Amino acid sequence: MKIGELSKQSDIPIETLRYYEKEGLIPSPPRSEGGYRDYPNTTLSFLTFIKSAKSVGFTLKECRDLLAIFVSRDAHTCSEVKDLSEKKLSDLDAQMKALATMHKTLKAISDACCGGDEPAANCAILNQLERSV
Amino acid sequence: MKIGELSKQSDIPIETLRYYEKEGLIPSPPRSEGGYRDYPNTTLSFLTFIKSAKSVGFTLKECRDLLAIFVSRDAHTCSEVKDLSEKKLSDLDAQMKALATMHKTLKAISDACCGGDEPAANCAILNQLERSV
DNA sequence: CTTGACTCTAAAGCTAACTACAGAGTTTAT
DNA sequence: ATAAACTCTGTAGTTAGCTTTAGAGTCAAG
Repeated sequence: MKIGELSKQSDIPIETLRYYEKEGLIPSPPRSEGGYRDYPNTTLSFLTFIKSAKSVGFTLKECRDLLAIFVSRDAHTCSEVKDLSEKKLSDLDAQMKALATMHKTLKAISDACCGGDEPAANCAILNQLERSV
Repeated sequence: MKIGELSKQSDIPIETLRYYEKEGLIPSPPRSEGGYRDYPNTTLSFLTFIKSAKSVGFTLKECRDLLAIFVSRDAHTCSEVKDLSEKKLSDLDAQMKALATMHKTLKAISDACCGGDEPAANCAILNQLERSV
């Protein structure tokens, strides 16, 4: 399968596919006479894997690590995989907490502002930001 | 006040202060004979303002816009300020929702894995990522 | 045979928010 | 007077994950 076809089937831009190869996420495929990449079908699975992993918050580097485990599953353990999962779950949790704190703080500040058409000379939001929040 | 002193009082690195100036967040201060920046006290308030705004999720560009309103408060309205606030609140909300979705999905996948020392040949996490999640 | 579609590589550009560096000049302390 | 500390400018590097560009080569259809 040539790169254009793989791009269509995976719904990933051609440039991104070459980038993934350069970054070691997908293996370098064999080349045709003319030097064109000729992908095996397995690459499509790898791309699905990457998209899934990305969609639950793994970075590309983490995808690469997970994929490395995936391709030699027998040499790795469930606990290894689950550890990575749980680490990511706690990352996500921390990010959510940080956002929730920001939201709560900003909501309190925002609620104190009338939001009307009067000049912002005494705007509660500006007043609050001027102090430390 | 020279830049080193401002840096200490604001707890912002010197390089960052020069960067903020270049980005138009803080006004260019007058210079001394020798060409050193000589900051007025108001700059410290601006920096507090920026730190507050950053801490509730505003980007530097947004901080710059807010600060522009702040310095000419009389020419702006509360509704302008509140609109920016509420826009940011909904941004934060969207980000939290996205993270929550990722977390929920990953949690479900992760929980299906035994996490034991057996080989990952049939690891539920890997199996699930291989399909679309 | 030639036109158009496809692919190749290497390098640079993009966003965000800094951070680091080189080389020169200024100020302060002893 | 001189060494140490401070500041200056301009440029480049950092992270993440791509995207764009330039210029050249390959392939398929009419």
